[in-house]
Amino acid sequence: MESLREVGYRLTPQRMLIISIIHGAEGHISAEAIHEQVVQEHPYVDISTVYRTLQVLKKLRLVSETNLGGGSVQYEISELSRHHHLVCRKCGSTFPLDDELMEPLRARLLEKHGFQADMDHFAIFGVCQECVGQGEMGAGGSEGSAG
Amino acid sequence: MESLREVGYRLTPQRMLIISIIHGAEGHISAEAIHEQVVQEHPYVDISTVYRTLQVLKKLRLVSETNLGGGSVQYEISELSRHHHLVCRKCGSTFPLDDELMEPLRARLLEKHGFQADMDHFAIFGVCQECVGQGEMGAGGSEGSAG
DNA sequence: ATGATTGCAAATCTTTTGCACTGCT
DNA sequence: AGCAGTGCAAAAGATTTGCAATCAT
Repeated sequence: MESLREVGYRLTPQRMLIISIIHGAEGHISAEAIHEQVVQEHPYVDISTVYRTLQVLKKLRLVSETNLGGGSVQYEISELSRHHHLVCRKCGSTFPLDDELMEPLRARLLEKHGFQADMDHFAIFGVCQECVGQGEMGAGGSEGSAG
Repeated sequence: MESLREVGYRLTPQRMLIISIIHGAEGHISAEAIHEQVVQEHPYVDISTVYRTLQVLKKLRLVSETNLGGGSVQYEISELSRHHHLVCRKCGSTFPLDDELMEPLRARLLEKHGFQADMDHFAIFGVCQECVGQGEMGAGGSEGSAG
């Protein structure tokens, strides 16, 4: 929280509130959901302030941003345990995925391409165990994102 | 191309044109860019038709969809060689990544979680070789908005 | 004091949708 | 002929921006 000030940004009540809400959220939370909670304590805070704060936090890499395919982007405090998500394109459920599984890939990217992959918060689309073997259903699309 | 008809969809000139444009594009192309090209040959085709066609093609998994963090989503014919992208959040360049590197991860997801990962067309954000070690760049610079 | 930050309103941008008409099968 | 598919216009939804007022430093 103090990191903001250390880098020259001002620590406003709005920013403190927004940060604590993202922190308090279990896992990810959308900009709109953040705003809803902010307004409960501080009715005149605009959603643009939420977005602007998120931009700052992203730039400082204090929060990670992930597109889970649900229309809006999800945010999460970066310090929290690194993990990723399996997103089922049939039933829409998401499953947490430990970072450990990504480690070999991360290592090989660095080794073979000199590429420092962020992969703080990955979304992997596919079909989950339960839906495998069940007929046709909804839309598809594979997409990766990291924050 | 005929796959559409085989599954019961109609093969209209608009769809043929759209498919051939995606096919002809080197790598990925956005909905808007598709529409721009479509209009050159067929001025009255609406962008909604492009989006609707893309939805069909996605559902049939004939095209893959990827968010490279540039505001709009990118599309690509799925039949083409499976590959992924490294996206540098400093300089913005993207580098192709052979699917081979993803195979171990895909295998482990299936084995440990029963999850059939699509991973047709992944985007991995991070810092590329050239930008690593250049220290922090200036303040207001470009920001790799992952998504 | 002063410039970063905010609230408000309105704009932007991408994508979706309702509806009457058209044209593929 | 019948209905999937289209063009048009307008809506929807997420995110951004201009501007004057405000407030952290």
